[in-house]
Amino acid sequence: MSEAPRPDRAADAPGPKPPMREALVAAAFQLFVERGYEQTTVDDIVTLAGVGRRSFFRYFPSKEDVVFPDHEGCLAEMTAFLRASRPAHEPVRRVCDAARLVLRMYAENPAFSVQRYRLTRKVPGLRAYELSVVWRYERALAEYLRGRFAGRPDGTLRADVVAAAVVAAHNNALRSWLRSDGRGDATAEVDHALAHVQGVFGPDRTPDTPAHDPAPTSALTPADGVNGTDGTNGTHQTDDDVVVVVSRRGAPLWRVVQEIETALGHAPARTTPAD
Amino acid sequence: MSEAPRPDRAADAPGPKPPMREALVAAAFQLFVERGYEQTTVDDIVTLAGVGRRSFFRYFPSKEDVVFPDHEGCLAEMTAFLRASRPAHEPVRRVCDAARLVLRMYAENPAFSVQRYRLTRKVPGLRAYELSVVWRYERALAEYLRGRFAGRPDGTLRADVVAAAVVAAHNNALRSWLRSDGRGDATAEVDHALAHVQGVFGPDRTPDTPAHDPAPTSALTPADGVNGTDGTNGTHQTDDDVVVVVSRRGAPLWRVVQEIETALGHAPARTTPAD
DNA sequence: TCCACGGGGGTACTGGGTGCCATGTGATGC
DNA sequence: GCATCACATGGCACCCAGTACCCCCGTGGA
Repeated sequence: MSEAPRPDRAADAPGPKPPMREALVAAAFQLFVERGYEQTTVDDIVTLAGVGRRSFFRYFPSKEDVVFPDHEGCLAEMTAFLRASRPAHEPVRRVCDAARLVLRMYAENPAFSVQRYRLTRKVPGLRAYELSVVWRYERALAEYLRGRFAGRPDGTLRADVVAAAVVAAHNNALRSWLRSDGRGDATAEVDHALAHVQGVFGPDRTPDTPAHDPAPTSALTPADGVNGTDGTNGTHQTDDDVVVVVSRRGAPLWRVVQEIETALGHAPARTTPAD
Repeated sequence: MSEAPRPDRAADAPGPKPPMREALVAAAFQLFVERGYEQTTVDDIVTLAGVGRRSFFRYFPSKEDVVFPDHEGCLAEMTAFLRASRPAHEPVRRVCDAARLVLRMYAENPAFSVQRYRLTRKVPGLRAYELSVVWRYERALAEYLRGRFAGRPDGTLRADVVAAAVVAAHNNALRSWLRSDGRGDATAEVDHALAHVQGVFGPDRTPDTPAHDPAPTSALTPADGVNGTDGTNGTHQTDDDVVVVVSRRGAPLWRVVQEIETALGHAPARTTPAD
């Protein structure tokens, strides 16, 4: 009951997917859209699928899990992706790329994703379950960032905040795409949203790394490069940015410069060349 | 089951708290710490409290709710606080102050909060429930910010991201305090974390203030207006701010004005005079 | 005295989730 | 060819959270 996502999945990500699992998902969704989630019992599902009730709970630890049959695998994919990171990767960019893995999963099956979105919006229990799933993604990102920010003064704080911001931006774009019933360019929307976050938090934007790192699958670097242009940061632009920095009159100049650099997504010119 | 927080609370925030409610909470926590949450049935609780089983569900819509007996009231407090906002309030600062309401609730009863924290860390079901509670706080903040950022190009995106960042920072500090068993200065920790977020997203204010910045007491309302001033936004300043504007060469003027207004915490002067 | 009303209690039911065991089946070993 | 084992499945029986329905009882007003 309500145990949220169990970590004890075995038949999720890898291995040959048994047809039983698919049959259960198909039967479940058919009934869910027909008569609603709460109005459908597990017995209904297994009856329609023609299997025993006990088998359902062998493939899904709870009724809610049948609605998110692919998240466990995606989470594993994300953790693997993050674990495979190298120090050369710019951290904020890296977690943005990790978030794109989730988008890819959704975009692989738009019709299914839209159906599920409608369900999770209506059913509070499913919404809560989805929150716990999202939370695990966020924790994965935060853990990675904590490692990368270790040693910094507010390392864990910044890690948590950046992870939350990335997830929020991703979900904002994702939900916008889902609300459009899968029409529209999900990748573009998410890229835009993540670029926003990178613009806020991405301090460096390592000029030496090539525009495309090898791993990250989807598009990611459309208008995201930004380039320092002529050295003066005043003429920076991504697209249509307008950056405003407000500082106290007595503030030290280096703070103003730092603010501008941060706002522009440049590497701090002075402070820590470390990261 | 697992329906997450129900909105249908009646005996939560206002009114004279019946002793029954307290008795149930006390009995529940006693058993929870003794033998664990999942090992305690509702029948155990009502037996210890000496009341009928049916009464439990009259006071708490679910077993999980007894662990968070005060959140519903706090959420109502937060929404009221946000609804009482005036346009003069700088939005980011306002949501930070709203978040401090949650901290205050925790800090009012450190021993209880620490006990609950230990529970929620161990029991996945409670963790999931807490996530849904936090989500409602975050939605409240985001909704407010969406209103304030309405009309901006990426208004909802920025609203969602800021809300998520504020919540993440608040929780980072709160959990740190809870892990210390309630020793330490919760207010200072949260102030520091929120100042970090304000430094990133807020118009003014430096990210990591070393000691304590003047404003952010948990009291909020007193010195909270900050700079409503006179309505003219051009020459606005709180005593001695200096404004730096970085803009793309071809940027439309309305965007620049909008950015400045937002940065200074003003309502958009052009679009809706309503706000 | 009667009735209305509201807080509390009891009982039975639904439905998610688990433990345990039986059964069928294919692969392996003697 | 038979025993064995592993494994997948089905079939109960059970626990417990949550709900619907009805009862009891005290109070207070007509």
